[in-house]
Amino acid sequence: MPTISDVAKRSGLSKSTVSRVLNNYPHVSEEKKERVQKAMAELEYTPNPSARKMRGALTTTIGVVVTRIVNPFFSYLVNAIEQVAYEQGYQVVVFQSNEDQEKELSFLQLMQHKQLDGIIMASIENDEEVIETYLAYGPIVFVNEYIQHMNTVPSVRINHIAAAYEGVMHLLNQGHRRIAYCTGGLFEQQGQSDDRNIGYKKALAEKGIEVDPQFVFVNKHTIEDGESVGRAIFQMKEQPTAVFTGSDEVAAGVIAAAHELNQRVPEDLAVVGFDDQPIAKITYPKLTTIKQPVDDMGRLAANLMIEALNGTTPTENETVLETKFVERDTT
Amino acid sequence: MPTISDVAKRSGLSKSTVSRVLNNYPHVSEEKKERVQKAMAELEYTPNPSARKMRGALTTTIGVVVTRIVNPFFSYLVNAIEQVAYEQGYQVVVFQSNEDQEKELSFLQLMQHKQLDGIIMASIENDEEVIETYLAYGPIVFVNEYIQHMNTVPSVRINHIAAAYEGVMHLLNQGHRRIAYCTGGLFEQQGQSDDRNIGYKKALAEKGIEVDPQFVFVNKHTIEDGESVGRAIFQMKEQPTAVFTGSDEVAAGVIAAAHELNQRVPEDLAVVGFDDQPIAKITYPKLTTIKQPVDDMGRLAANLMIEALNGTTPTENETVLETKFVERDTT
DNA sequence: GTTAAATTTGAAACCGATACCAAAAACTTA
DNA sequence: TAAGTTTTTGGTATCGGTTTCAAATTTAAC
Repeated sequence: MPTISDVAKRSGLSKSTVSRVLNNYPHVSEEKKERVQKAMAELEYTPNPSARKMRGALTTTIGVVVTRIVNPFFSYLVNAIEQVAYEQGYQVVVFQSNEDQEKELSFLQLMQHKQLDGIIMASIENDEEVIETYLAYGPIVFVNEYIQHMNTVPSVRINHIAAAYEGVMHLLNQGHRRIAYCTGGLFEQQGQSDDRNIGYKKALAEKGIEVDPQFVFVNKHTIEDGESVGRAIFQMKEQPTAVFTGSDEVAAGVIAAAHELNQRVPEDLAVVGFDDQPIAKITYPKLTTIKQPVDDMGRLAANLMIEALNGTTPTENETVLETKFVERDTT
Repeated sequence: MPTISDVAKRSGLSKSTVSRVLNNYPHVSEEKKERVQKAMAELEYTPNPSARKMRGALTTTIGVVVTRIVNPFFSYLVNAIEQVAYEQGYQVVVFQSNEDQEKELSFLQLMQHKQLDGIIMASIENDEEVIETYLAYGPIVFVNEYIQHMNTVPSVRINHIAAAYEGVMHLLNQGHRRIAYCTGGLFEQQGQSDDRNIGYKKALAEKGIEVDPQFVFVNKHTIEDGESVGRAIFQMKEQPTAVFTGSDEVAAGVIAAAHELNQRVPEDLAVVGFDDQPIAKITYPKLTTIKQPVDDMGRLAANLMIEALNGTTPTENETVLETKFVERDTT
């Protein structure tokens, strides 16, 4: 690999001059500039990023942390972030935390040594205090998840409480009284899923209905999870007549279980999904769900990050995007 | 950020000794070792990766190139690779090429300056000669895709010809004679999809059937693509009675289009998918498809890469894994 | 009790870039 | 034409590690 010294030698100039050409500094005569460029071309020279980072240069690399990339919500989110970043000359590297605190921490640490200029967190495993520590090394942006009352980190999210409330209220208004509930997280806990839990509870409460713990399924993420939830529901003596799920995947699994057990959707069980991913249009019947503006979320988060990297103070500290209830055929 | 010099100062020793402790070199007395470790802990010291790379150290980072991460086949593949790599102490960074040659090239270049130890390519946009150039900078492993007769790069793949042949032959044996065909690539071209094309043509040829260009759909990837293919098929005067698709996504889209147009699957149109992703179990009817051992592919590719990085000559240069025809309800 | 060998330690060079500073060259102005 | 600016260029220190080499110390061997 040729180095800057090789280019200097070949062009008969000094490293300093080559560096100036490389970084488009003023005060380089047109003649020498061309000589340098010629030498660089001939040697197929490319600057060594590690050496640059040593001098504190930006890496133009943004990290994105998600729990699992196989979750379509995250892969679409990453895709949107990547699009914007690429346009602005930034690289994106994706990290899967697998919900592991340690792993997440090791990603945050990459900022310390400028391997990453900034980090967009689409999932949060560590505490507020821990994350705050790393703000010293570069900007952090929350997307999808957030930490309540933490206003040192800009966030892009939806109103999970309202979204869940709307979904459950729709079912209630249709006359359902026994409504099961699936979440990717826990039922009694802080954070995102907590917000959806609140929406669920609030809707039920307004109709004077108590939460039946038997109807609550926690830590459900995948199609398989949804199938097992469906099977569990259909073998209860007193079955729920509807289920509000945490994702389209889980919902699709529930529907598949219904087919298997010869149960009708929505007659025997109404189903509401979450996300409005492409999959929502290929279940049969088509899935009623809550549309998250995943592309907008990704784009906004990326823009917030790039603004922060450019030293602009963020326009908005907390952006809450609208969800949309999409009624199809499962309710 | 504390540096190695800070640790040296605090422990009253030299940088060299600290470096030796850091890298587990022999010939460091137990006493000094402890002093260094104590100082490192107190300062919360972490070594600067850029500085290390400058001296040619490995980065323990593996790059994976895919076309689009939102394609579940790729996200599952990446997931499997990541698992193995993480166990072995390697980081994985994922790149989306979006089928852009330039972009792919810029990833390959990262190896030149040891930003990446090696690259696993799950998609290939550049020519053999170009890729060969980068072998000088680190190992490359092909997975899923490959380049024929290129034995300088180990590859993990399936037999696309046989897989497509088996799927199409299944339809032929059921009596279908007008069989449509979807591919993610082109119909007349080199590479992966070309292999599937060969299998399709071969099966038809054996039954003495000519390819009807009208029945061939190219560059189809998504559920939406599948829906449009379905709509196109159902409005033909002389419709195909079956369709062999390039992915479960496309197949699911075709099935969705059938529902929309009140056509029955498989009675009016039989459908065969490819991949056997989770989505194959939630279409209605459940999708007949060809199972790719995506986890095995990812794991094997990762292991090949790690072997190569450890200097071991690869056990196998070309690993061809078995696919499995999974008959469900759409045929 | 020497001498040889092995272990332990530190000083200094080095990796490849950037940044500061001073010297040289070119250009203004009086 | 001399003095003062401005532009252009190169030398050298620096970032934070690793590596080489030699010196100092300890251990082993005779």
